[in-house]
Amino acid sequence: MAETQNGGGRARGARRKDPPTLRPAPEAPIARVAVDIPLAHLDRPFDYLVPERLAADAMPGVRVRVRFAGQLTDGFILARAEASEHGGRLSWLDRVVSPERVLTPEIAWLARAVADRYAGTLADVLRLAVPPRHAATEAAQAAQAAQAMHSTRLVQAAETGPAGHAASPGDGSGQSAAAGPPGSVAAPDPGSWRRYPAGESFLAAVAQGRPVRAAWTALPGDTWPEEIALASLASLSAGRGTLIVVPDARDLGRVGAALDTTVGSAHVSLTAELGPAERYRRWLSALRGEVMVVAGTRAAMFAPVANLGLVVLWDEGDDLHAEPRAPYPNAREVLALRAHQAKAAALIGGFARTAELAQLVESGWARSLEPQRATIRATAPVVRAAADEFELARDAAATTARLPSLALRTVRAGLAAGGPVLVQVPRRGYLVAIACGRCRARARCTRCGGPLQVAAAEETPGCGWCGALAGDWKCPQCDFGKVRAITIGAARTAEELGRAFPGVNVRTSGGAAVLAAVPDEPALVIATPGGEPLARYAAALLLDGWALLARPSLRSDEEALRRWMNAAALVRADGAVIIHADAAHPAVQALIRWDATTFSERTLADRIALSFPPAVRMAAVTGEPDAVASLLAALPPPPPGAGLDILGPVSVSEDAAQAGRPQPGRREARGPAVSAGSPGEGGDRGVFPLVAGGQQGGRPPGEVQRALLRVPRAEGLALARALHAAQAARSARKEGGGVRVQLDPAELI
DNA sequence: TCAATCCGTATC
DNA sequence: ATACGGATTGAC
Repeated sequence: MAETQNGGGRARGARRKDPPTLRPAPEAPIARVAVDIPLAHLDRPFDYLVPERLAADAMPGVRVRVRFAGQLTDGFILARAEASEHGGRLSWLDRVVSPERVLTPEIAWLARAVADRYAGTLADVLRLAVPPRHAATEAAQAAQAAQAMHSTRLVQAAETGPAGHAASPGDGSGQSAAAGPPGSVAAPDPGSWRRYPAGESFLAAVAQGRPVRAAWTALPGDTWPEEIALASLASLSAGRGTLIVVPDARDLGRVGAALDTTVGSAHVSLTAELGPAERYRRWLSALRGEVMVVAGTRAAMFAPVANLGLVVLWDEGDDLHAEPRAPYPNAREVLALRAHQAKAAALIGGFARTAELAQLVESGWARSLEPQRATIRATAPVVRAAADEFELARDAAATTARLPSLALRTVRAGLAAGGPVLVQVPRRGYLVAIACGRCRARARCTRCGGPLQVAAAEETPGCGWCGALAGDWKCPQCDFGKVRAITIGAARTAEELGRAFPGVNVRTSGGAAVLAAVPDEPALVIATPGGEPLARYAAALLLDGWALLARPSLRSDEEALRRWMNAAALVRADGAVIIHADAAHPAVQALIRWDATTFSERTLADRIALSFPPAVRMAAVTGEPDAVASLLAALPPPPPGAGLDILGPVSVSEDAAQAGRPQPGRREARGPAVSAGSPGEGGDRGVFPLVAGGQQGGRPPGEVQRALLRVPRAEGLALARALHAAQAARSARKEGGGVRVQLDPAELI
């Protein structure tokens, strides 16, 4: 040890820049540092000497700068120690960036667990978990906290009762008042939780600080934000914090409003839209325990919450809960890990339910928290298929017409009842897909093979991928020059309905222009899934349901049901919902019966029969053929009986390869993409651009292959470990070529 | 025999 | 990435 410090260092010390006066800290002179290097073979802590002058600031959790392989690099101190295991010479800590201990032990543990679970590196997860520092905000907050110690603390505490009022509505942006001392909040009245048989006991358990875990199937309507807020208050009454994750900014607004009236200024909302300063300010107020309830979109799943007692995930099936950056963790998994570790309660659900959540129930990890049939009948609107047997007897065209007679009658009745009528259309745009008017071959771009579309009435068809116009299109099969519509988008639907109901206000919502809400008056509201404005709708039409069901995805059924339920839940209990899809389809039946729970159990049974997730654990390895092959070759041999199954590699479809193209600069995308209404933009989501080792743009995408690795659930961690080892071997050998390793890939087909 | 250069490997 | 050590090469 002595040899490695000033003694042996002196001769070479002259050559190094280390001033000879540098002395190690008298206590625990070793700092164990997680260095911000995303290479798999460097995914472990490195030891540094703490110079005396940094001894006080270099505490576990602080950001530091260290010299690593000759370069100054960012890192976090994980721990201080008396001695190092490292045989060689140690470098000195260069700088403590800020004494703020931003990486709490809980989050450090969580980040490690997430990295292990997803075959990723700690550095990658820490970049998702700890927001970039904003120095000015940190300083201002520190000054304010110091002042609060003297003057405002009592005042703020007094303002912070259950009935406390936030400084500004919808965001809890108030000057971060403290939560009252533990126990100062009374356990809440169960309120609308009484409508669930297990609701009161769940709330009581949370109020007692017991780690109950519920798979929640929420009743339709707009009470769910309140119910989440009540659960937060129950947790608060146990002196514990709550973390709430919702898919998008609109849902966050609703939860924020409910929290404003329920827990008052003891909460903050976190979204990417806030901007770095405000975001960091709120994040710090959670870190410092000034607020006990944190609500946010996906990135908030890593937020430090003091004395975490409850995690909540709303609309657990939304694909916005899947982080698109490596190692691609899903909020459901992360929150489940967190609840487990923190011995916190969990409330995971939505109107619909995924097979993954059904699996958590089946394994005994969570208990189902669902309403009784009678309550559902009293709360949910009546749902009918546009072409059910009664309607077929009446309207022969019910199956073929896009707006069959029942749909039009329902719209008319809804408008007459005085409320807005919601029309859900899966795709935005005008004519999203067109075909030859004679032979019905799909019309494609002659330049790139992309789908031809029509952007607005009377416009020339253009390519949906490359934008080339196709004014003189002729069918390559039969030389016919006219096209017909295959898939009609929201814009054209609005036009058609406007003609069918002259004089009625028609509004559209979706894509980049999402309406937050519409008033309670007659209007037609055309929306893409996920972009439905809040309202008390008198009726809803769910058009082109077949298109959702026909998506080439393992999850198409469950995703269709989720989108329908999310729209239908906005309809008044005495309203009507018409679903335009095959009435015999199980997902349509589940909507008509309003029974997502049974449907999720059935989906899980199907997946078990097929050996698909979540019955098994899968990993996808995607990239250039050579890179995929070399990664597979680098896999350590599985122990006998591990049950590893390698499918492929096979070439990824050209659609998938194409879909990755029009997305430049993905590395720059900071924070969670809360792009409003993004679930609406068509069936080909879930395909991602490949990491091309730091190259940007211009390079034509070569062939892309994918292999799937499948193991029994119990072997999931072993699979992740093996994939991590294979990546470590590759990165140590500096083998280039982008390979993406993704556990539980969202899209398997 | 020694310096210049190459290559592989560790990065504290 | 860069920096270092050991091996290799080539000139004296």
